Amino acid sequence: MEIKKVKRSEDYSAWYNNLVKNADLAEHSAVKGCMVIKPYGYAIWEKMQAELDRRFKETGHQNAYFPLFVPKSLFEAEEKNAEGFAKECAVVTHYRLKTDPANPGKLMVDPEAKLEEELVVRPTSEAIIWNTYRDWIQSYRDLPILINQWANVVRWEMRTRLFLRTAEFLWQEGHTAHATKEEALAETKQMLEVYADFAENVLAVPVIKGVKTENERFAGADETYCIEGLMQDGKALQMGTSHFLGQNFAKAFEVKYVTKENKQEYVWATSWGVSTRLMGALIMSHSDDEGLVLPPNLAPIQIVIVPIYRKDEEKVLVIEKARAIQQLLRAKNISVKLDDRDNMTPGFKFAEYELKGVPVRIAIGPRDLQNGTVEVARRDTKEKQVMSMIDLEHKMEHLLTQIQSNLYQRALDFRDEHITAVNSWEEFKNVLENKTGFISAHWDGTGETEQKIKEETKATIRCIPLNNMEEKGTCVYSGKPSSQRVLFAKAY
RNA sequence: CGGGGUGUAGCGUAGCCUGGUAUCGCGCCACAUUUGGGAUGUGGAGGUCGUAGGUUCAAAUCCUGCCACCCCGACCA
Repeated sequence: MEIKKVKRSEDYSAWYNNLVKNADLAEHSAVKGCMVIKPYGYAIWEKMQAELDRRFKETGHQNAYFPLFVPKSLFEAEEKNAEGFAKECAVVTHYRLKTDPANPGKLMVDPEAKLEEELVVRPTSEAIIWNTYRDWIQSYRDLPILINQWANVVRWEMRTRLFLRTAEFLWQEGHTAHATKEEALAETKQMLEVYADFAENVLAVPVIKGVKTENERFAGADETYCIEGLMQDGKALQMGTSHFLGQNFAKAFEVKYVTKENKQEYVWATSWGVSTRLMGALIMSHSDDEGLVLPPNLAPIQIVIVPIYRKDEEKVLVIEKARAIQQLLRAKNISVKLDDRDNMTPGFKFAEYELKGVPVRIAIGPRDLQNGTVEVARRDTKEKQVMSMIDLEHKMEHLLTQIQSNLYQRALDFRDEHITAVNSWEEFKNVLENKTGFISAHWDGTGETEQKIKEETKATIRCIPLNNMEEKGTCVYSGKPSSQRVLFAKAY
């Protein structure tokens, strides 16, 4: 395959698209707006799933599965939710095709097979799930319900981008039911912490935890908490949301429980999700002109061993040693690939594994056999060093840890350098255009101001950070009084 | 939905203006020499030129319709 190289600094969007294709993560499919996730990309997603799933279970959740289709009458029950998603829903109206009498060999929708009630392909599952929870909940003893589902959802977007916004995407959605508001709120915040921990410690992407403004809130939620990341091009990316749904869905679906005191009460709800969009976050946080850069905690291959040899007898010895190293590292639970393909030169392989983001490469040749060494190259810094084979497994364990934290630190430094406090509208526009990143500014708290800023600059309020300090000031746009700064940015 | 673009071998492309049966690179197959940063040589295989129609002796090329996808905007996770 010939690799078309696009520099990150020249055309970020083209660089991103090329990287996704060249690193073999995903490609466009025959269906508009839908992607094929290729095995290497899917392997990374599976590692994300495994890490998240473990955390969900550790916090008491169970997995279940609900239908892809939502009858329209259920979908419209919670009005705000329905309205918010209405314009991007795929709808099933028929259940059968038939051969087209006018067009031999072609099929047509059978007009006889019209559904009595249309089925909405879920853009999110609150409706079908809360309709089910009604039957599951009678008493306070049935609460809480702590369920997560791994699923695909469809949102018919006008414009799509691989991983960041596709018409169909994979995600997990947690849906919990609680007896009290306090408990539901605690759940909402707990899951936000789970997401933040995952983003920072697994993806090595620093995030800001915050609350959305009313304009940006999930349709049907009383409060939306989020984690926001900053990509290398200075644009923000919403990486996960955790919603406090209040009693909105309980009321829409008549989900009540009996308290200890024998009183009927509506149930309190949360929902929370992250999607394959995280793949986009991963790519846009660490990768470079040579290709993908993966944090060791997510890399399907953590270390690749490339053998080097000339003659057959060298090959035998080198491969033998390489296998021994592989065993040694595997015993330490490191995922190691030995690339013994004979029809590629080492140089080709080096480039290929860089493109695929493998964190560490070990090259071993006859010279190393003589000296008892290997050449170790790290993807994040592109440093190479020859090191002794003695205690190699511990050195590699340590190196992987180091790479993980270096990637995080690098992303954190970048992010922190790109949070700029501004106090005037001129400054606001200037920073947004020239420096990019997050802008910390006073805001008068009104949706109108937020809307106007968006229209004039395309920047939105990403969140009101959770650890925000009270600070008196005046709104950067309207000049009205404000009690705290919020974070603005252009976003994906 | 507006604007722009593309559709030619597995991938990336030339040819289209000015019509004559398709160019080049990568990849693929075989053999040999190679292998410490994207190897080299020799030989080979691979094409309904997106689709339907029209003009013409002749269409990848001109005309008309259709389809698909991509990019930029508005919308959105």
